[in-house]
Amino acid sequence: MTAPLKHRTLSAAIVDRLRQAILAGTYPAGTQLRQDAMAETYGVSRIPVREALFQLEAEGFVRIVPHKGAIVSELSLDEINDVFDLRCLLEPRLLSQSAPRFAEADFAALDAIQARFEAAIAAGDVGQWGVINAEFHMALYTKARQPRTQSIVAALLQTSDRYTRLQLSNTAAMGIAEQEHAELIRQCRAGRFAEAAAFLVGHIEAVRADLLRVVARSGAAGGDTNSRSVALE
Amino acid sequence: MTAPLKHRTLSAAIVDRLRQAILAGTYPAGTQLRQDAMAETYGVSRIPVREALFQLEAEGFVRIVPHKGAIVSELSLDEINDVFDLRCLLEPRLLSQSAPRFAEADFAALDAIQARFEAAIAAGDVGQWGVINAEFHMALYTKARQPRTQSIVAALLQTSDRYTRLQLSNTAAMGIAEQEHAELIRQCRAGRFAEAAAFLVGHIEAVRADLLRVVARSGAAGGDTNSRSVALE
DNA sequence: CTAGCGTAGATTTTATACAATCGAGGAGTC
DNA sequence: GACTCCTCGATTGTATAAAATCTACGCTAG
Repeated sequence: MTAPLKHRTLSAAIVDRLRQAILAGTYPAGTQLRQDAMAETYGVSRIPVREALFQLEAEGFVRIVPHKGAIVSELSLDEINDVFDLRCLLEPRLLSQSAPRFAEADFAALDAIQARFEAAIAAGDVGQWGVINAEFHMALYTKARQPRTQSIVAALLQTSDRYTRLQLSNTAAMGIAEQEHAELIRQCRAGRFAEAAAFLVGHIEAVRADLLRVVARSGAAGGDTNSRSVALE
Repeated sequence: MTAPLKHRTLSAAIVDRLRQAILAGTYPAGTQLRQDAMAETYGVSRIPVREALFQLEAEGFVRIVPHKGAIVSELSLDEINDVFDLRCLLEPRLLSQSAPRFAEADFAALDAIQARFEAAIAAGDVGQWGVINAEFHMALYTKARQPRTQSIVAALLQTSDRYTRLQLSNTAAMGIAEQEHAELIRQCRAGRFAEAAAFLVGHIEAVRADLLRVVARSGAAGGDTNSRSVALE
């Protein structure tokens, strides 16, 4: 199996750990991440920390202001909608090009991920859920010849994960997602690609609707004036 | 005038200089960028160079392999089509949301950019062309509330610039683009937003067609060592 | 009492130095 | 003769330390 825990460089390891920490809410939006503190926390020098922060900035997790530092990005309603709109636009396009090229090995890979997904749900492992979900979606698109779109969607999936974590441990939603993934595999196996693409949009929209429901209930979801941040404190 | 030449940090300056060098073809695709050499060339330490390379990797200009170094990305037909498909998909969407919100100040800004565009064309300043073109497109989308899409399109425009440079000093195409930009402004001023969006797609497709024509005639886009860069159907 | 200026502290940015890693080429062995 | 292993050189990755920059606080002057 691929060993995602093995990193070839310290910076990459810090990227993962910091990202997980942000996803888990250890560093809430607005938190300033001081290089010294991070270096101390993870027992490394400040150089890997710096590089990790830059990487996370490229991924959209933090905002870096020169000479001022890195601040964990705010979550905004505008961005939620933007991200999910983009996913609805791009993912079906990837699937349509990728799915017809699937061989049996690709389906086997999907099944394997699906199995791990079920296991993670059963174990209630919220941290793994988003990771495996992203893995599944990307596996659907491996055969597409759209390298740029693929990397964009990979980033979008990570951002989605961050938002989705707001509704922590929504096991019901996780179960639904798992069933929908299974349905996607079935439709692709049956060669019903257009149907699968449409179903995929529904799947993404369902997640978005779920998320918006939680955000709306949890309080003022970003004023309409500037619609900045989701109040979370 | 805006002062884009002033950078708040060395790393940012190196990013710009390296990017320009790659765009200009000083470092062709496949070139390995050694940190030592870059540091020496620009008279700085290796730290800013490293950070610049990471930034450029996020922008898609180089590919970094741990412990091996940074290699200037290859240009592939797949990516050309992917990038332009994405632009055709995303840019009209931005325009539709942004244009109806334009105030007079926004149109004035567009006119100012347009003027600089004309000047650059008259001066035959190929290096500035892509920069101002990107500035114009992004100015069209300032009023859109789609932060993620905006940053994605900004990156796509830079990549487009890199491809477009292949047909160096195609002044005819530049003139056409300038006229089409003017038409876009007119349509937005007149409030014909749907028409403008459609026209925008035509504008992007025209650039792509022009580019593909040049690529097809000049043989291959990059090194055709492996099938990836010449994959066509 | 308020506004402006200057200084001190903290934090980031950059430089220098050291350690780890990869690839190539040669010696030794089967 | 071909293969394996190992050592060396080159390059990248990391740590430590110095330089530059920003923020905040206090002081002085009006």
